[in-house]
Amino acid sequence: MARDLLGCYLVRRRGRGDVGGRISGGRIVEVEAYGGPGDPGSHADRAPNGRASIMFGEPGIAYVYFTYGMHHCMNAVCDRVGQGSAVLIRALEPVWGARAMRLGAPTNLADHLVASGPGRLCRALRIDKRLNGSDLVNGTVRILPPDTTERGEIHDGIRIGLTSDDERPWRFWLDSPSVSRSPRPRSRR
DNA sequence: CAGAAGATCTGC
DNA sequence: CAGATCTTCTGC
Repeated sequence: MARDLLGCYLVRRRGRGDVGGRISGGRIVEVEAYGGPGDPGSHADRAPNGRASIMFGEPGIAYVYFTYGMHHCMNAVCDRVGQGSAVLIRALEPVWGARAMRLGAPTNLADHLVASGPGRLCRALRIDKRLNGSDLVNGTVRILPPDTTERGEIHDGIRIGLTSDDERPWRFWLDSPSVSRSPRPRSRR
């Protein structure tokens, strides 16, 4: 499912809504898969309570959480009810609304990096906890299918930023300048 | 109920 | 490399 999301589009409808409304967003070029119980890196590793309960619910729903006191991250719930699995959307290649997505970003940040990384992506699309539980098929923020089956090569590697040592290669990305940076050297602790 | 850690990003 | 900054979870 994570692989299938590469090449799809993530867009936000803005302005007054319906016809003629503007959108911002872009092409999904980097994702990470998170499993249910048994995946130590996942919020859903524990019982289906608390914030991660969304992950155990209906697929196609957004799981948005706040972290490090600074950033939001957005996932798409991707498995059947009860499984507790989601895909973190980590980076977009900007396609629509470049100016809108720049608002609030550092002025010296290159255009192709405004949605590069899960925190930047949420800032660019103004995604916060109000969108937690929202519908990614018909909601304000939604995922659209790719316009071609040709996505190019899909790369994979270990997930970024986890504090648990976990080697499963569940980070996936396409060749794009908007893919977020390589993993930091694991800090010695 | 207090304390710590966290699926991050930025600027020094 | 440390600081920002707050929600969630854990342990007592």
